[in-house]
Amino acid sequence: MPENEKFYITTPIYYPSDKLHIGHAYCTVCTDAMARYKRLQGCDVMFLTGTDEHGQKIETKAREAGVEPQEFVDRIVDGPKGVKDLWELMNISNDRFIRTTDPYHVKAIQKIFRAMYDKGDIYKGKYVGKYCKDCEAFWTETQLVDGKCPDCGREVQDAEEEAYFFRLSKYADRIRHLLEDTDFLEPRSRVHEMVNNFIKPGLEDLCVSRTSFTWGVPVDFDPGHVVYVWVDALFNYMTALGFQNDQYHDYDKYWPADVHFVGKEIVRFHSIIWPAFCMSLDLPLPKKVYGHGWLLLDGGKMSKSKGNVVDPYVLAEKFGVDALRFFLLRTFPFGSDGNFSNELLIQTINTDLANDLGNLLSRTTAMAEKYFPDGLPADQAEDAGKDAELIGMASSLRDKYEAAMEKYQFQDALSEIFKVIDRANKYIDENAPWALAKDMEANGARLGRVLYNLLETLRICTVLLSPFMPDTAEAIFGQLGTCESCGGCSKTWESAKVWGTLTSTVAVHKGENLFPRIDADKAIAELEAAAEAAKKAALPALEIEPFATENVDFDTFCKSDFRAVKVKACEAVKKSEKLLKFTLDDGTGTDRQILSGIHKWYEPADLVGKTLVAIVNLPPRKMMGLESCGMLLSAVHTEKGEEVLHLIMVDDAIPAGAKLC
RNA sequence: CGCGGGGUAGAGCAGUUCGGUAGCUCGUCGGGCUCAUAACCCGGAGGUCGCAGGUUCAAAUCCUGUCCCCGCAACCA
Repeated sequence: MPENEKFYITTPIYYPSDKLHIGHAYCTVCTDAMARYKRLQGCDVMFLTGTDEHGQKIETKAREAGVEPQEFVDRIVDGPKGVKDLWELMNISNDRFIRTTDPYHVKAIQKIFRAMYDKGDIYKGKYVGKYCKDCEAFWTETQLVDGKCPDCGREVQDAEEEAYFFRLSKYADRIRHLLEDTDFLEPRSRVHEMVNNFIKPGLEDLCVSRTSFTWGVPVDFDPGHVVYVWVDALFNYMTALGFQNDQYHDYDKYWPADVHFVGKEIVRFHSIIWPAFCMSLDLPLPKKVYGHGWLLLDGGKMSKSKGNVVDPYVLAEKFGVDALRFFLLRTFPFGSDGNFSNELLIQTINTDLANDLGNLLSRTTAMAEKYFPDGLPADQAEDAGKDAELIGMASSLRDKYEAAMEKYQFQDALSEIFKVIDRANKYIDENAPWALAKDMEANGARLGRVLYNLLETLRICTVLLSPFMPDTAEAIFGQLGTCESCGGCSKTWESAKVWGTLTSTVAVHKGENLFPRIDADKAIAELEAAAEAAKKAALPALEIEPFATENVDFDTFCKSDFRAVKVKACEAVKKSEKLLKFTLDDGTGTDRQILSGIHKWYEPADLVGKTLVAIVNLPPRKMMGLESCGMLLSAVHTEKGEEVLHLIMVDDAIPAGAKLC
């Protein structure tokens, strides 16, 4: 029995550069379910979540928003519909919430950084990379896009800056052993990924400070340097307990963490860098890191740029928090990726919650109340032949559930519960209580027993469901009449294994339907409309390219030869989505061919006869094997996030070949 | 040969660790019941488990090759 054992569990600290989405909610809900399960078992649980608030991206975003970085993160974390609001809405039972901008954390990080420096594991060196003048940003080779700045697309130059490095290489052997020979990192598939990608090629020392931005924890013995994300963020798991600070005093009690739940993209930091840091300070390592999968949308990643981010607020408000929590935990195997869809969400709610659980509760309580308004009779008649299977399944449920939960297989744990719920629905059919009720004198005792068995089955299932759907579980207990006199004795972990805990003469209170069926077509249409509206609202109505900051000299400008041209023929280029092939009269008497990638906006037939503007002295260029001699001019802007293009069309009175100047 | 994941009934998924009747949800067809949220219960149809080889008495599962999809490759859970 794990009673009175401590259990320390964490989510990652999320990066509040944008609103959180369903993926963050997924991770946090899983952690919450695990924490509640451990509390149910009687463990002394510490459940930590928080936000990682430093770094260049937030500094930049704040500048764009025209506010100080602290104000920017305050808004996203503390503000309306922010991170804390979201967790409250999702009924997250975290014991503590850490922000890396909390003063106690900042001071602790400075001490930790210095301790590692004093030990010789952090040393000063040179960080070589690429620098973008315009963005004032350092990039590594690998971050570049086509050799250019990933933010602005401009050229970058070689540069180096002074930086502190952590001797990660020193711990390579110990880390490899930890990963390969223990079950520190799960699921196992992630181990291969880490070892093959990072350990085998050789661990390089890690850059742990920056001078290129200022929004971070200052290195107190070297002004100008700020601690880079690794040390700042990872140590949150310790500082939140009071490590190197006086804000809290629980480090000895809760460290080491029993498990860190993390997304697969940050497995590397938690399974290689984090244990190395702990080793450096001779501190106990966390017991386990679990890298869960991602929620995919249409088979692909959710991302802001794709505009396919799912908002947990919308779903929770529409379907209920517990239904959403249930869906996330029931549907996706923790550890691998899963495909999110509104259809699947609604189907899961309807099948499991409305048809199976909700309806079982509804028919059971309806009959109990109707046939025995004052409570079940004390005299009940068992029928071992008919009751054994249901009672057996319900009695052995807790052990199966526990086995799955201990492996973080929430999906399997819930699946076991629903096998019992299914069996109970079948049990009603087999015993036909409504038929028994026709002759109460002869069958009243048997009817009482049948209903008791159903209520007791529901009670056990509800105890085990409570970590997943805390509010709903209470509502069900209320309807079942559980613990009206005992003060909670049949809601406990212990009672989930003991058949017959519910008072035999219990009186039920049929209530509202907990999970009404959802009209799928209607709900999906509404969701899509809402998503579309939200997307539109978030986009700027109209955007134009930033103006050039550099002047062009007059001579250079004059070299460009712009002419009015008339479209003699126009056709789409075969096998090309974008290209149109123009045959133009440029006044020379010889046809000019120009290719232009504007099919998205124009049909060829609509352009014949129009008078356009082209620059004619660009060097010819081949596109899709055809030669293009010049370029047609267009006006471009962005409207509601979509690029819009208009060809420059001029008065047809202008003759072909007329020069523009 | 960069690394990893995936390809199983019309759709979405489990099963692959430790080979031995291919399972679940939705949909579909038929039947039952009427306590209940048009729900519940029973039964049927529908799968060469990506493709090709190999090991084996036996392969979705192990081995080899091959095709296709997706993700990652210094920080988006």
